Amino acid sequence: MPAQSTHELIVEKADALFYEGGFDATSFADIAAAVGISRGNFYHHFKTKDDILDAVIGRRMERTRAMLEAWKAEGESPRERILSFIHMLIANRTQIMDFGCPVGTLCSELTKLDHAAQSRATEILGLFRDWLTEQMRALGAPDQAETLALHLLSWSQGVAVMATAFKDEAFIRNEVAGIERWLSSLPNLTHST
Amino acid sequence: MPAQSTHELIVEKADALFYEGGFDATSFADIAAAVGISRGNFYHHFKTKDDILDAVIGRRMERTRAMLEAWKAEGESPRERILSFIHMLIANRTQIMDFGCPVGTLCSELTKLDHAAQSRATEILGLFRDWLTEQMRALGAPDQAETLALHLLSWSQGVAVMATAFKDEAFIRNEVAGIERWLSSLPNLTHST
DNA sequence: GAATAACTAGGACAAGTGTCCTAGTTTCGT
DNA sequence: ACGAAACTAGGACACTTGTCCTAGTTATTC
Repeated sequence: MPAQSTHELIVEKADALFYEGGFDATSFADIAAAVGISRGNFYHHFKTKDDILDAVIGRRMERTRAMLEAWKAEGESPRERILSFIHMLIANRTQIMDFGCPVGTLCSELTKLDHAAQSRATEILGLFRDWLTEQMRALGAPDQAETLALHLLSWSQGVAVMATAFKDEAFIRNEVAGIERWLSSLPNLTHST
Repeated sequence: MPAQSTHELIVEKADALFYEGGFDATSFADIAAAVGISRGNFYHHFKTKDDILDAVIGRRMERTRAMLEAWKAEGESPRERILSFIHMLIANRTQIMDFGCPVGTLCSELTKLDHAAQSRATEILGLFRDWLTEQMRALGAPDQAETLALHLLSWSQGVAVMATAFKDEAFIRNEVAGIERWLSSLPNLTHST
């Protein structure tokens, strides 16, 4: 692995800081301190703060795409692949209880700030939606696939918000168990109605 | 109705601005402009910005309590009362698509800011949780009442986040219909297992 | 009606913001 | 080895931030 470029390091540190403290509340000074460079030097790498946000969103999209691809390779069946998505809530439970879902909270913040990048941030959620739709379709529910995908995505967003508010790990585990039961019952639901 | 005091007017305007633009991004100048008073005059009414936040949270708690009480008086059965909660998503759909859930987004923001008032904001969610728990208990599910209440609250939070991100009114209506079906199926679930 | 309190506008204050410039230093292609 | 490009630190810039002071005005109380 080659030495990380300053450019990449800035995006990486900004990514973490935006997640932990929010985009608006994170200043150039914060990022510069985290990277270990001078504040003025920033201009050479990024003209504006929005450029950093763009880069961070791009990084998140790329990593999300890679993660979804990996789940495709690992999971034997669509059901197992969907379980990989669900288990993110368990694997990242500590961070979720501290800072919420990285994607959901960013979308919410950018919406309130009326920021132009809001649509790009939503595209990350769109990646999950489309991937889950694909898996649902493979599961044998072609007509309701997107509806089911949006429902599952919504479910996980709700769990993240509640977990952040109440700092309740048992709640996360309980809801994840509920999602798993729901997933198991899906074929039945497909046949009914 | 007596003329609204300046104090109350400040809290009211700050409440709306915090909801629409977020707490951190809303400045004293913004609130002063909305109220129509000078910026410096603020100090006489509120010593710090955190004091305004405290007042706003207090106002929201009071109004939430009143709303929940009203739903108790209006709804004949616990099921109808829970439906009042659910239909908030429909009634406030426009604002939710623009700014999300007032409570959920505030909790998320204050958590990221590591703000001392985060626990007080969570108390508002706690009001909903306790009220829903009470209704669930009355519905005939005493042992799982709080679990069901948290699940419903989580569900609505997820819908709010997704609706904000995708600006999709059809999704809201679809999920609300799903919640209604879930609510109808509840007694059966109580008897099983 | 005088004294006290409540309220107001305007501005000062230091600190922090995003942005941008200048002047050096290092690295790299040739 | 040399010129160009990449990179760096430090600081200036205009502006906004939350906070606080002063000096007036209005309202209330006895």
